[in-house]
Amino acid sequence: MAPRKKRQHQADLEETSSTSKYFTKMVDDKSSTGNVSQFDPDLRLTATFYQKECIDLSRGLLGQNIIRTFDDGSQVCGKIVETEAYCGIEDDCCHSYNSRRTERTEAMFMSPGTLYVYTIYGMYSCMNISSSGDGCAVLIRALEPVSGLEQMQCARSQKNPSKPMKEKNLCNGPSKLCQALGISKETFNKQDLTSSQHIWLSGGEAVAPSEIGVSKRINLSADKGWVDKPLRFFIKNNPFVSVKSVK
DNA sequence: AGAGGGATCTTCT
DNA sequence: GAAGATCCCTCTC
Repeated sequence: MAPRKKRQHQADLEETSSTSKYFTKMVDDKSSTGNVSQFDPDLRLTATFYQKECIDLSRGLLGQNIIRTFDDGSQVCGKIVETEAYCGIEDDCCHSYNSRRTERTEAMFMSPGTLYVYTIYGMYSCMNISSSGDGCAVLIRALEPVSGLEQMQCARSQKNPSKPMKEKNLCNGPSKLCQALGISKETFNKQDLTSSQHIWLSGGEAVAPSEIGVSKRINLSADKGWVDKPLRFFIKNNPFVSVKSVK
């Protein structure tokens, strides 16, 4: 690796420590308990303390940059523009619902900042960040490409290299962004976002509450109790969000 | 823009 | 044996 690149890498790592305070704080608060009633009128739900932490993380991650560094030293970067909160053992849309703790869901019960990456529909990956609370995690649903766009193009167009993907479509979906960033269950499940040398958060811009849109989550079974809860968060008017209007 | 179907296979019942 | 936190292509409006 060239010296210049190395310095940049270390600078980014130092920035990581500022964003990892989310996760450190959560670990410190592990002993806290209690319910939070109507913590946010807009959300129209009553959350436990840990569910609130998960929602706060979902909102706080908006605007943060994800840096992905490959073994050859190359980097790609994307800004988080859409997330969903999965609120653990009481959330019947969550994989850890009813304390379902299996090999697959184990990462959701690990310390805040742990990545939960799983395979869906046999051919795609989804990436979550574990939050405080039993089985709570945040699904990363969309990124705005920031740098390394050619490399993302390459990763996203492998099946059809002759047809370059539009920039808007590189990372506007949970599995698209995993493809663009080269993230799979095999390589990243249970990895620690706050200490990994291959993926970390780098200081982005905080998003003002007035700029955060809220809706129900995407593509959940209609017969579940939590299906309509307002647990999806996105940057308003950002063209890289995956779904424009939710029914 | 939105609807519908096929691809594809791990996880859990 | 069926479901599933998806994507992409095609068809229609």
